[in-house]
This record gives sequence, C-alpha cells and structure tokens, in this order.
Amino acid sequence: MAKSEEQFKMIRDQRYEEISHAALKVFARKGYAATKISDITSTANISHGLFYHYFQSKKHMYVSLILNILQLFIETVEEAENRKGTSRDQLAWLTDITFSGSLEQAIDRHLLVMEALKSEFLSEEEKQEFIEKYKISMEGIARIIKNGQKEGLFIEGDPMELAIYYLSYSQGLTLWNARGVHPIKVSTETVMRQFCTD
Amino acid sequence: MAKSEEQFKMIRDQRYEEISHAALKVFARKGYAATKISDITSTANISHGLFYHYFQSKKHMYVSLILNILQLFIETVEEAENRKGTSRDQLAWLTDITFSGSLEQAIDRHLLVMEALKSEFLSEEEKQEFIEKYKISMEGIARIIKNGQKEGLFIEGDPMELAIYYLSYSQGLTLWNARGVHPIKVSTETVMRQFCTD
DNA sequence: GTCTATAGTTCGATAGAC
DNA sequence: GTCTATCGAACTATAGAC
Repeated sequence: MAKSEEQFKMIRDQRYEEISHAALKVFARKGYAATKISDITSTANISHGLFYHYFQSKKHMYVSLILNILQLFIETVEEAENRKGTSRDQLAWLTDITFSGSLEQAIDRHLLVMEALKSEFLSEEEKQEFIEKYKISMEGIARIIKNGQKEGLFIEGDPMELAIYYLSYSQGLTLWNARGVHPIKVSTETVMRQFCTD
Repeated sequence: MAKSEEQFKMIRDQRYEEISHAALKVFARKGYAATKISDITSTANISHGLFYHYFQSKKHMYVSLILNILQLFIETVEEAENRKGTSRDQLAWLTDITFSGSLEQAIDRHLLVMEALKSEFLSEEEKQEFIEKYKISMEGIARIIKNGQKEGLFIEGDPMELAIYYLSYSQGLTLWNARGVHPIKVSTETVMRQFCTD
C-alpha cells in the first residue's frame, strides 16, 4: 500500500507543477479575467474537470501562483546578498540574473505580479500579503545599496528609495521587451551606471 | 434646422468625450477582458444601449482610445523638441511633464497601451498600427538625445537604444506608482543623471 | 437621443461514469 | 485520477418603445 500511495503522490505533485506552469504562461499573456479554465487545461493537456481536482477555484490557483513567484524573488535577492565580492558585484549579479536566462519567464512573472497588485478582483488582505513579501525583497536590495554606499561604490541617497529606482528601471526594461516595439539586449553596465560612482 | 443640428453635434461630441474618459479609467483599472460595458456606462452615467449608439463595439472603442493616447504622446514629444534651451532642458521638460500633473491619468494611459501591445485579442495589423505611432515618439526622443550628444551633454551610445532606456526607466517609475507597494515622488534630476555627462 | 427588455453566447463550476 | 456532460450565472449586443 505504501508504494502505491507514494506513486499517487508523485503523480499528484507532477500534475500540480504542470498545471501551475501552464497557468503562469496563460495568465501572463491574457490576464486573469481573459483566462478561461479551458485555456489552462488545454495548455496543460488535461481535462476540464481535473483542474478542479487540484485547485479549489480559478482565484485560489492564481493567488498561490503569485505567492510562489514572490518567494522565488526573495530567495534570489538573498542569494545576491550572500555572494562574495563587493556590493557592486552583488547588484550586478542580480541584474545579470534578471536579464539572462529565460527572459520570457521573467516577463511572465513580472506581468503576473503587476496585474495582481493593481487588481480589483483580489481583496485588500490578499494584496497586503503580496506587498509584505514584495517589501522583503526591496529591503534586501536596499541593504546591498547601503553597504555599497559605505564602501563609496554607490551614489548617495536614501537606500530604500534607490532600491525603488533600481527595481523600476529593471522592471521597465523587462516590460519593454514584452512589447513588440523594439526589443533590445539589456546591458548590465548601462543599468549599473545609474547607481555607481565610477 | 441648422441650429438643432449644431446642438445635436455638441451633445454628441460631449457624450463621446464623457464615455471615452470613463472608458479610459475603467479599462486601465480592470483590463480589457474584465471590463464590462456596464462598468463604462455606469461610470459615465448613461444607459447600456446608448453606448452602442456611440461606439460600434467594445473593441472598436478600445482601439480608438489607444490611438488617441499615442497621438497625444507624439504631440508631447514634439512639444519637447520645439522648446527653447539645450537638449538636456528638453529631456528634463519631458520628464517633468511625465511626473507632474495627473500622475493617475499617466498611469492609466501607460497601462492601457501596455496591455494593448501585448494583447491577443487584437489582430497583428491593429497592433502594427500602434507600433508605428509608438516609434514616431521614440524617434523624437532619439533626436533629442542625438543633439545632446553633439553638444556633449549626454553620454555616448546609440540614440535609439538610449531612448529605449529612457522610456523604460520613465515607464518603470510610472508603473511603480501604480502599485500600492511604496509610492515615491520621482526626481527628474535622478532620472537625468543616467543620461547626462555632468 | 435615450432607455428598457431580452436574445444569444460564454464560461466557471459540479455531478457522475469509468 | 481522469473524463464527459451539463447547470446556472453573467455578459455582449440588439430590438423596439418613447
């Protein structure tokens, strides 16, 4: 019995991931309201009813997707903070990571979080939970900047505010590439010059 | 008869503006798909049917809204180019304008254009028309930067690419304030330092 | 020009068979 | 665990009265 229970769990976990992955893609492209359950199920190649075997509702799945994304971002910032090298190296690494790898996935995640934060179909309590998580990443970036200022590597100014400038710049560039207007290869050095003294 | 025709036209134009204004607000907040015609009509305080007296369909109204926004942006960039003073002054003026006045309306317009460009409910032809208009503004900004480079006021680099960095930065900051996370008062000088040599 | 009523359609969610 | 069939609510768009 133990064996088949384990197997069931593996199937369940795998399906959960498959459905989540499909949902991220579809939600980011079409937005919450325009996304039909059937869009998700057809992308994940499952039946309509099976979706409701894994998720309570469209909204419940959406919220858990966002929370997972924010958690991932927190961990990435932590990884940057724990890296060897100067604060400048740490911020450059974070910037590199943002614009290397799957830009497409980065775009999807940004779009999703952005929509979630300004949405009207989520309660204030739900959004507040997102904001709390978001702030944890912001504070990590602010710490990197503060350290860099002590070392004389970064320009002066309130660290939290500079973190916001950094995030806005980085996300603005990410979103730019989400449009079809004129995609560019982002240069980490160009972004860094905004914040560095050299 | 001439008099009443004129009056009809005045009523029609006013209503058209009212409905457009209401629609901008609602579309930006809820997105295209989530926006119900009844949201627009209740915001504009008109009946459901009257909407269809002024607009062919939800989609037709959406497209004309976007085109009007892009046209406005083109004219603002032109105004910046035609201003007296250095190229630096011109770009600073454009930045000022973006972050002064009704930030709320600026946010709404950005959100709308962004959604339109990545949307899947518009044909490629429709989106191409948006992109063409968008590029006209980009080229205006690139011209300002190119002139500034000649005067030694701006950093080196491909003007069009720098225009994209500028737009991404500016729009990233605008969108930042659309979220409830941690709004800031944007400083034009902080933005300008990214592009200026001083 | 404006409104109400409603036809026609879509989609989230559930029930029940395998 | 998975699928098909179906219900019921909500929404776009139109028709017709005033």
